[in-house]
Amino acid sequence: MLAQAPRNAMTFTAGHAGARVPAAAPVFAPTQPHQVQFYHANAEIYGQGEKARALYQVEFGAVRIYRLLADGRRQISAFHVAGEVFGFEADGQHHFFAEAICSSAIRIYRQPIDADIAREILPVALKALVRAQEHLLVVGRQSAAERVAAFLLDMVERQGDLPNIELAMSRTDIGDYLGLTIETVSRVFSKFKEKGYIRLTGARAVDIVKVEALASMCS
Amino acid sequence: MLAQAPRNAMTFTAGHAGARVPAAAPVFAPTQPHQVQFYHANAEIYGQGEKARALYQVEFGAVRIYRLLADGRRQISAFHVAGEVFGFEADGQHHFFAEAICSSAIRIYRQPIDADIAREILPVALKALVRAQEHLLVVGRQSAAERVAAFLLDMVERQGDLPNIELAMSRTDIGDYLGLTIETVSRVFSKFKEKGYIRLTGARAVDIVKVEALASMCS
DNA sequence: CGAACCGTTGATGGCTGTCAATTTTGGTGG
DNA sequence: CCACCAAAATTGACAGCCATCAACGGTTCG
Repeated sequence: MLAQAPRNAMTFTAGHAGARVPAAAPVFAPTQPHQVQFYHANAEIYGQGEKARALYQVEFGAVRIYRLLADGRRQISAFHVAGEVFGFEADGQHHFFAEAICSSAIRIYRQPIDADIAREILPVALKALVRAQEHLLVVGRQSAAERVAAFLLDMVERQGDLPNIELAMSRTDIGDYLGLTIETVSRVFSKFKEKGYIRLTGARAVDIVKVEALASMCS
Repeated sequence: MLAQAPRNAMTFTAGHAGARVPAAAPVFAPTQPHQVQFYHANAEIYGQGEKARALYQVEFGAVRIYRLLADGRRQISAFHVAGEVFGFEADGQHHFFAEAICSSAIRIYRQPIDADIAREILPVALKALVRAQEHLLVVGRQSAAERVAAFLLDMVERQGDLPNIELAMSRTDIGDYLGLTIETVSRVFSKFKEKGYIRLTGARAVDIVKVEALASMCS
C-alpha cells in the first residue's frame, strides 16, 4: 500500500535553498551548517526504530507521521505543513514513520539538544502534545461526520483561514488520520457537498461554504 | 456524571510529606519550597482554561487527564500513577482537566521554566507525546478486544510486570480512555475471563493468566 | 434494610467496515 | 488538443461490531 521510495538524494545547503523557497522562520539558531533536503511524494524521511538525531522543519510540502500495526493497519498521528517542526522523539529513537505526502523540502537541524535548545523547542513539543491529545478526543469520541468536519476546519485554519483549501493528502491518508475508511470519508464528503456545506472543485480542492455548519458539529 | 468535588484543602510542605509517603524521585531539583497536596477521589486538580503555573508529580494514587465535548462525551487522554509527571501545557494555559481517580497525593512544582528546567522536563514531555500518539493507534485502529488487551498490558507494565493488577479506575474511566462504552469494556473483560486470559478476583482486581495471549492481540 | 452506585448481561438497532463495481481525475503521449 | 490509462475517488449492497436501552445482581454506606 505504501510506496517504499528510496531516500531522496538532492541536497542543498540552507543558504542556497533559503533564497529560493518561501522561508519559514527557523525555530532555533543553527550553530552548524544545516541542510534543506528534498523529498518526492511518498519518500520516507525517517523510519520507526531509527536513531533520532535531528529535528525537521517543513519548508514547503506536507508530511505525515504514522505508525503501523503488524497487519498493515495504519494510524497517522499528525500532518505537518510549511513552517512546522517535527521529529522529536524519546529514547533517542524514532517511534514513528515520517513520509513526504507530496514533493516537499525539509530543513534538517542536527544539533545536540542542550539546555538552550531544549528551552526553545519545549513549547513546540508541548503544542504537539496538546494537538495529539485533542486529536484523541476526535478519534475516540466523535462520529465520522464530526471527525471529517474537524479535519476540514483544521485544514482551513492551517491555510490561513481561507475558505478554499487544497488538500495535499489522499482520502486514504485522511481516513488513516481520522480512524475511518476511505469509503466513509468519501461518503461524508458527498454528504457535506449535498447539504451545501462544501463544494468540490477537484478531488482535493475543497471550498468551505458554511464554516459555521461544520463548526457546530465539533461542539 | 463527573463529581465536581471542591479542591482539597490538606496541604503539607514537601519536607514533612516526603517522610511519610513512598517518595517518588523529584524530576528536577526544587529551588523553592514546594508542596504535596492531597486530593480525594474525583477531586479536580486543575481545569480546562485555567492558567497553568505548575508541574505535578503523583506521589501515590492515580490521576486522569481528560477533555469533554459540549454534550458530555469524554475522552481520557492519559492516566498517571505514582512517579509520573503531568500538567505541562502550551500557551501557559491548561487545555485539559486533571482529576484524582482515588485518594492521591500530588507534589506540586511551581518554578518558572528556565533553560535548565526545560532540559530536564523535555524528555518527560516527549515521552508523553509518544504515549499519546501510540494511544491514538489503539483508539483509531484497534477493535474493542485489542484495546482492552493493550490497556491491561499497559497496566501490568506500569505496576512492575506483576500479573496481579489492581485497577484504580472504574469501567467508565476505562471506556472513556479507550473510546468505548462501559458495556463493551465489561463484555470484553467477561470474554477474556471466559477464555482463561484473565481472572477477576474483584471488579477491579485482575489477574493476568495468559500475557502472551493478550500480547498477541496487540500485534 | 434500603438506596445508590458499579458492574454485568441481554436484546436490538445503527453506524461504519467490507466487498464490489463504476466513475472521475490527473497525467502522459500521440 | 485529444485520447488513453492507471490511480484515486465515488457509490451501492450488505454484514458485523459496537452503542444504546433495559433489566438485574452485587457491594457499600447511611
